[in-house]
Amino acid sequence: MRPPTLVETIRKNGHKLTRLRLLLLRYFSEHNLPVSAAELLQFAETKKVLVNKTSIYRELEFLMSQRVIKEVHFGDRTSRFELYENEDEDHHHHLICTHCRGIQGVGCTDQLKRHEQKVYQQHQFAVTRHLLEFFGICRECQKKGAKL
Amino acid sequence: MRPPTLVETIRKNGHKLTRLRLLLLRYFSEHNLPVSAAELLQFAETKKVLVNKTSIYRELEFLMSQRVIKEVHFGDRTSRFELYENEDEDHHHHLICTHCRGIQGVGCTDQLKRHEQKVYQQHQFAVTRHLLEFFGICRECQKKGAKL
DNA sequence: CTCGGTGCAAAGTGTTTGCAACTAG
DNA sequence: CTAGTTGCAAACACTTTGCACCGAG
Repeated sequence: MRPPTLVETIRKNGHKLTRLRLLLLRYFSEHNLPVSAAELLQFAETKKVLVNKTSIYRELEFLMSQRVIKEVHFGDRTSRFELYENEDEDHHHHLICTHCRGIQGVGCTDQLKRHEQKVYQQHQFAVTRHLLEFFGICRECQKKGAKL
Repeated sequence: MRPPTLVETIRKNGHKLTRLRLLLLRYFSEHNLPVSAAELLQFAETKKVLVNKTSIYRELEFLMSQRVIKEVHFGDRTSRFELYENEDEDHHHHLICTHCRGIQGVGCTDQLKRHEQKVYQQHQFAVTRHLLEFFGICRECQKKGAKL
């Protein structure tokens, strides 16, 4: 009972496998970290695949509709996208280095889930989703002497 | 030893008190919740104060430089601003109702601070700042039968 | 052949900049 | 008077839309 591959997921729903779609699927299966549309456009260039930015945006929207990827925001008014994982099983956040702009994932803590329950008890506010990202200096940049 | 008023803070640094500045100071002292530039523009209109959006943006930037307000992000590529409070003493997050768009503040938990320490221990990533916002349905909307 | 996918140009949204005119102190 | 403020138009960055053409199945 292995889970269906990305390609199977697309095929199953009667969609075509075009060069752009294959390129993005390839990108996302190789890099499991948030990318922006601009970065994908660059990636396409390096792979000598001609694409219009409009198509990138449309493809990202499509992959989101198929639950292949999801959108994440780091508060800089640029949308980023990464592989979608079952919300409950692999919900995670990011460590964003403000020095080298590198990004790494970190799991969601039980503490945060407990906090959401407290929010409900105290405010009767039913949390459906949260946005949590950490900014700071990564290990490598600290070694290189980056200041806080 | 009461803290200086907003007006005193501005005056002290040799800046002028213009109608726009007074309008925004008034807005922020009356509403301690995040506002967008567009909402402030609307507010100015209702108060019959003529202003250009450019001035709003510039004034917001000015108030940030004076540490009167700070910027917050809710992941919708719009910047919002709210009164600045000493980071350590009154750091808080928001409960954003996805139904009525209402916003309320909630304090930052010790749990989150502990989590940041754990991040450092596990990844040697030095967190300087975090972004945490909760989305869901507020008490009122739940009473009115809004579905999750 | 057909419908889903694509390119291009243009529009849209939120924000920033350059510059001349204005005004609080 | 004069540095700090403002308005206006235009530029910007990122994203979306309309429409005609294209190509995977």
